[in-house]
Amino acid sequence: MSIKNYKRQSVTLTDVAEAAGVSVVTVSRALRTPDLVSQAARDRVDTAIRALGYVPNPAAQALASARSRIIGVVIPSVTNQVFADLLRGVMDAVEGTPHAPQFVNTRFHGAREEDLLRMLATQRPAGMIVTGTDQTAASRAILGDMGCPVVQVMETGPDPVDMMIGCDHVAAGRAAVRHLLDQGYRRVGFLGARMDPRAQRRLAGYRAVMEAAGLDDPALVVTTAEPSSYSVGGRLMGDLLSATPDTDAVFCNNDDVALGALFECQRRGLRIPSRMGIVGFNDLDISACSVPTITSVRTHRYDMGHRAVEMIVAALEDARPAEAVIDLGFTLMERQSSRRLEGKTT
Amino acid sequence: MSIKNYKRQSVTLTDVAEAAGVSVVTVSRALRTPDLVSQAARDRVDTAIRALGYVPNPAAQALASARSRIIGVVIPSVTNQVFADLLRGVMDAVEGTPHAPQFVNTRFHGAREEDLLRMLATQRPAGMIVTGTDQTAASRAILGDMGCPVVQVMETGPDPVDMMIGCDHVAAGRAAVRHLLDQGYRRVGFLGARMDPRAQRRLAGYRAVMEAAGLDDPALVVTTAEPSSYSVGGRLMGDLLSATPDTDAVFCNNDDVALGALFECQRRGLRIPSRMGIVGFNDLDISACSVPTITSVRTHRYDMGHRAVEMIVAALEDARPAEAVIDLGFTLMERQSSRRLEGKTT
DNA sequence: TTGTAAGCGTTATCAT
DNA sequence: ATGATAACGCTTACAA
Repeated sequence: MSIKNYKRQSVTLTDVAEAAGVSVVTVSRALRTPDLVSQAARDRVDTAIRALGYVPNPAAQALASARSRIIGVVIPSVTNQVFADLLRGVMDAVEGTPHAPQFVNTRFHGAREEDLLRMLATQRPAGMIVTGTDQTAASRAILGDMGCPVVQVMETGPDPVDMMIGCDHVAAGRAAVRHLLDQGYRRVGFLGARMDPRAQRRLAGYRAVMEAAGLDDPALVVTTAEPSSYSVGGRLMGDLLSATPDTDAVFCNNDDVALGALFECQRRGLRIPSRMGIVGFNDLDISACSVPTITSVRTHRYDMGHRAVEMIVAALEDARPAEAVIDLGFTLMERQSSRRLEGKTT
Repeated sequence: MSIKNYKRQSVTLTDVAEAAGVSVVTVSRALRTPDLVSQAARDRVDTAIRALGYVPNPAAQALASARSRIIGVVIPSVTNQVFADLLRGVMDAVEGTPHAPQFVNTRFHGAREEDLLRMLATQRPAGMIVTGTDQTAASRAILGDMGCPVVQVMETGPDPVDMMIGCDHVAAGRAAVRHLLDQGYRRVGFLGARMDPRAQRRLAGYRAVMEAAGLDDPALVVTTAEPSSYSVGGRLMGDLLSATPDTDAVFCNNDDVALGALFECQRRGLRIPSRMGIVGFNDLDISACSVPTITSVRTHRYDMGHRAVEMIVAALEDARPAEAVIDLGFTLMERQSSRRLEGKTT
């Protein structure tokens, strides 16, 4: 089998037109704007298409129309479960549409994001989904020039490029920390890995509440730029306990870090939640199953991906959502790891 | 901004040709077969390309050459960490190549796989990566007709469509169970969710070893068709303990199930590994961090994705790997959850 | 409602 | 080594 010379398309519009006894334009129209074609013609075209097994050639469509059916999806990481959920939402949502997602990975690197956007721009995508709200000016410009619907996902904020769907990470951080204070914890630490813009905002929420309560103390905050993982979570917990032994609870950047911190506490024989309260973020499956279960902030990543696609499809049909910015909110899932007032322990 | 009429390409081959004072063909050749172009012409073309900021139009390339730069990647699930690792390998590997992966999700459904393959075929992909070795005859036929390199990933087996990279799941199952027997466990159960073809083969490995040891007992095997998850793992463990209370160890389908089983044992106060030994499969990060750490079988999913792309790229350059089938092997990672002989417990 | 004709930007064929 | 020319399969004016 030679790879260079592949047989060309077997059945083309022309073949269908011939079989249906109409011109190619009519076939094309029957496919994309059936309203402009008579019922009779439409039927004959449909019959011919089915009989011949015609399938459109996407490259030809893209070339002629200067529009592909690709939806570009720009995420900072593929390692992370959080982005996996987003991708799943996107993949499920494109089903039944003519669109296909194309995923690219910035690795949290702004310049790389610009390059990837430029690359995607050459494909004239039908729509774009990008993570977060902190694009560089250049990236925003490229997105604006793409001439397609753009949805920023994962968080909400002012000044959308086009549309936006996510949640308020500052508010989520505040809610998590307030919960810990409500449970009677006072020396509440913050454990953070990666510290991307959304993590920074959750930290800001933490700080706001701690300051308002007069409980803030820089020695309670331990972060690292490393990617988050269970092992990093354990190490951060250890570091915090060394630096600030009287810490009585932690709000963790995400559930990976929280679970790692939990394991570290178990290794050290610190009882949870009596000696140490733990709250995570994202509400991964595991947080509801671990022993003890972990309090976390549930976000709606799958829905963000799913609805972002829907927003793009709607916009392409001139039916943009009423609101350009959609806040999907979050839910604090109170579980054993922070429920001190009821006195449960491991 | 109108979405329907988007500006056409600003800089085309023709523009470059004009600027360089050569014909379009020469520019095209300078780009794809530089050896056939004089040094002088090449330099002028390069200069012009840089000056104008020319970027090729993928749709035009695909239409004219009947070949896109897409690599189709067919996986059965996106929920699973295992496939996330594969995707990561693929995404990293295409970097620096002109290729872009297009991921589709069969949801473990053979007919759906056929449809997706037909859809991908219309794009004339540069290469195909498909999961597993159990394609339907129709799927195999479509793949064979695509006229591009095809790599089956995740497992090895006879009769590749074209190329293959993975590991031997029967052997992996045998190794896991032998380890448990070596550690003195005798009533070794099998916990399995989803039970896709690869899980079936691991179960076959389990059975082979148990039968050879004269220890097989159908009451030790508990499986479900549900997708695997921590909670399902917990339930399966509970079911097995109800049915066969003297079970003293379990080989789990994968690490999700293993961790769920571990949590269930903790809830029931069963000491690990003394009362219950646990071995998982896949060696997810968490298995090295949990308390206790979980023995697992490490596979090389990232590498499979990465190398599958490399195999395709090589094949496209007429440099196929010497072996069509590559076995990446596996490694038993012995950890606390099954190390009974040294007497460690949680 | 339907058709004609002219691209879209590139690669392939065949000369030179 | 280079170029003229014809595809590639489809869409989009514009005309009828």
